[in-house]
Amino acid sequence: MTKKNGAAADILRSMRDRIVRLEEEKKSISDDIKGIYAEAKSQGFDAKALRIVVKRAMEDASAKAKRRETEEIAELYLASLGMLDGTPLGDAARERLVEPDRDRDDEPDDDRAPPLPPSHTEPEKPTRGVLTEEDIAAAREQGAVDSQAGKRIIDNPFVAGDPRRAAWDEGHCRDRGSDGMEIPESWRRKAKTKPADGSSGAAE
Amino acid sequence: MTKKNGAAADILRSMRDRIVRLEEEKKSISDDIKGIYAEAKSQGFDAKALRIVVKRAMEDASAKAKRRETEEIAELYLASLGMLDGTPLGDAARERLVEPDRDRDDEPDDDRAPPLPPSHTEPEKPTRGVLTEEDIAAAREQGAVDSQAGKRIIDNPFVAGDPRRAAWDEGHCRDRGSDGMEIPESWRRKAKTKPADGSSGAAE
Amino acid sequence: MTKKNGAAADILRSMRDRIVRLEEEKKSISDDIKGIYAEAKSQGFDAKALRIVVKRAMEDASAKAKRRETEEIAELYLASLGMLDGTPLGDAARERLVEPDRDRDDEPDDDRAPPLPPSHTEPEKPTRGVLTEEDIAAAREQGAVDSQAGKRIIDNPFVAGDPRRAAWDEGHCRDRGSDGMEIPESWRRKAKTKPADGSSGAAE
Amino acid sequence: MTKKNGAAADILRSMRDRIVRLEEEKKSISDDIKGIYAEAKSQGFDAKALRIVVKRAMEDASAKAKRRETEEIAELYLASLGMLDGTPLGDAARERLVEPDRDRDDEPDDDRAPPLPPSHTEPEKPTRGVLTEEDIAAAREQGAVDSQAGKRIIDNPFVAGDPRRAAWDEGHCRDRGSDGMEIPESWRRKAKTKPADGSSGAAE
DNA sequence: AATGCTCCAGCTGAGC
DNA sequence: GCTCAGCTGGAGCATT
Repeated sequence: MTKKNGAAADILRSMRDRIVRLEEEKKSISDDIKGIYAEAKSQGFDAKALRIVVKRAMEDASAKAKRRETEEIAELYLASLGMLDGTPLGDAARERLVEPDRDRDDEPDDDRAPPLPPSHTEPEKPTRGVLTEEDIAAAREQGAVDSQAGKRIIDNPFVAGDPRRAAWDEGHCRDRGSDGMEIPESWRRKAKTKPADGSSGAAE
Repeated sequence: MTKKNGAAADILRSMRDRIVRLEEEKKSISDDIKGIYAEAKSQGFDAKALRIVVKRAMEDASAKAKRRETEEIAELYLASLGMLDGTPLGDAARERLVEPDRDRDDEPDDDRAPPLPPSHTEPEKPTRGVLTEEDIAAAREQGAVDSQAGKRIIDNPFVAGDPRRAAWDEGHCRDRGSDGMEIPESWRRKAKTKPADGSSGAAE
Repeated sequence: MTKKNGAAADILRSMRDRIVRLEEEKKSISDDIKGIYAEAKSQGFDAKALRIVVKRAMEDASAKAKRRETEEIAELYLASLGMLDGTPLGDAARERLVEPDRDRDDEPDDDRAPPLPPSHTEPEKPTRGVLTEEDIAAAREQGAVDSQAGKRIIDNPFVAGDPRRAAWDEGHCRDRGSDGMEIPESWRRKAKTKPADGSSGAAE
Repeated sequence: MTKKNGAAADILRSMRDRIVRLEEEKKSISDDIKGIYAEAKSQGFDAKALRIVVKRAMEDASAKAKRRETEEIAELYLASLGMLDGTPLGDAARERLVEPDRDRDDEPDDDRAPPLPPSHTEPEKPTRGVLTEEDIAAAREQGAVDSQAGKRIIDNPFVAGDPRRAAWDEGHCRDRGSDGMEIPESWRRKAKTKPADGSSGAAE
């Protein structure tokens, strides 16, 4: 007798039960995942770092591109505000700053200081451990000076691992950041959704 | 010398500092709020319940109406699935179920049992403590029978506090729930954004 | 040649892949669930209400008890602050307020007005539609007066559906709320985690 | 008359009102912050990147150290799994990998290939644009070979901006990653909360 | 072990 | 129609 009742209630009951069932399966899987993280942790892996790895592994191409772009812009902002604190710009961020300059190369650059010869841009030897705060500050100023001299961000003379590398980056970015002009193109997010022309494949 | 640099960087710095400042103020306020909850707890109040009170106090009229509507529909669903477990329908949910019935009154109800005289609908005395499971089940069946007899949900004969009240509600809702028909109007959300006709003002 | 490398990297890879696999399964299930909600919505059910139903269905006994307790206390708080706005107390909340009174009954209640005979507590007829704001306010005052006269919250003379019912509740709770005393027991969360003695079965 | 009621209710009301007031202030501040982000966006800044900047600016020293450590370890994991996809290791991650090697230098390294002379480690010229996938793969193999030859991660011969730089890192990290040994120290989180002495790492 | 806080992702509602 | 910001809910982490 209790079963003669409404079709709507039966549908509702069916939906409820299906969802509950699926939620339970989901919870079971979540527990499995949690167990793997626990196992990793017990073996000495860093669970939080592993989470980052997993997240990266699950990113599709567009999500990856979007994340990278945000990170690059953030690096530029941090550099221009002197907040890199020791972490030099990543390569991708350097690329961002260089690419617009390429466009500039296509135009007559009469009104700009000609790029200095990269001769003395050879990497300086990493004089590890003996660097003072003054050295760091000097590198920062050097970055600003080099920027005004037309040096590009990729001309950073300090090799990876040298603390002066980040400082030079900071000085360079601080000098850029639009000298009275508009916000630099490199500070902006690229065109919304278009990968532009076919040559973008190389950039990826 | 460091200050001649870009306008963009200066704007950025200003924004960063303004936001940081505001975030700090916000954090300070959050801490104050947290402190009040802690104080309440230490005095014996239930912090979680207090949170509900605060949330209600901050609801505007439309948010309140929306929440109430959702709760009512959820109650109807729960009742029709026999999941009320002891909590009878709220008044608003009863109202929902009664209003469509009014429309029904406008139509000829020849094919339905005439509404039984409400004589024996007088509240039964709450025989507290001596109710057995059989009594509860009987009340549930009674609700279904009364529903078929044309009784309305507001004709629940059991007074508040009587465990049979919820059971009768369940029986009634279980019998309804569209006997082969469509989903009842009372199970649906009212017109999305329109308050419908002017009479809705009274409901508010 | 690429496979001779570290055991640690292999373990890491394995963990990453297992997690990614499980996350994908989880996402698949989440999508299924989402689909059911969408289906429900398209059939006219209220998805948000259905979510509540599902949540209730997945609650275990202790979670349910905890939720109910919080809701009850919140109702009491709302009532005592005059925020019930039309929603009368639920039965469970009434129970909360009555039980402590039972303890009181064990004690001599000389210093309190004796419970008035429930004779005139018979449910008043629900005079629907003709109630004015004055009637509501009168019911509120009546609740306060009845409270002082020793009436219990379950003696609310207004039947479900009567707007005065909530008002009477408010008046009653407003009068209670510890007249200079400590916070009432009914306002507190019951014993933390222990279901205490066997009598808890009744509460369930 | 309404004011004679319970002290508890008054306290509750006071708390409710204080919290509501503070919540409103908080909301006001949140709106201000939101406005700044909107302003930034309208001026061409990337709001999401700005959020990162703000977050960094609000980090205290310990939070910063913790974040950096997690990022470094994640980079090592990514490198060892070949997931760097174009982003070379950051300097800090290189440092992590070098420091343990220093310990190794303290030990007799008879069973290891003697460090090749760094002569041919001079930065290769960034032959931009003409690199093929084969070149990248070759750099990756080179990294593995160099690793076995005793080269350190900081001996990466490719300059910043060279796509082969990341590949070499990957090859190097892939070769490391514990050749049958335990998880390398550099893969682990340093001592939890105590900077303490070096022995604490073993306890974890 | 249980609790509370904080963070993040996923969902919902607007808006172009 | 799709995107995007806001928000709520859940999950992880630290703490007691």
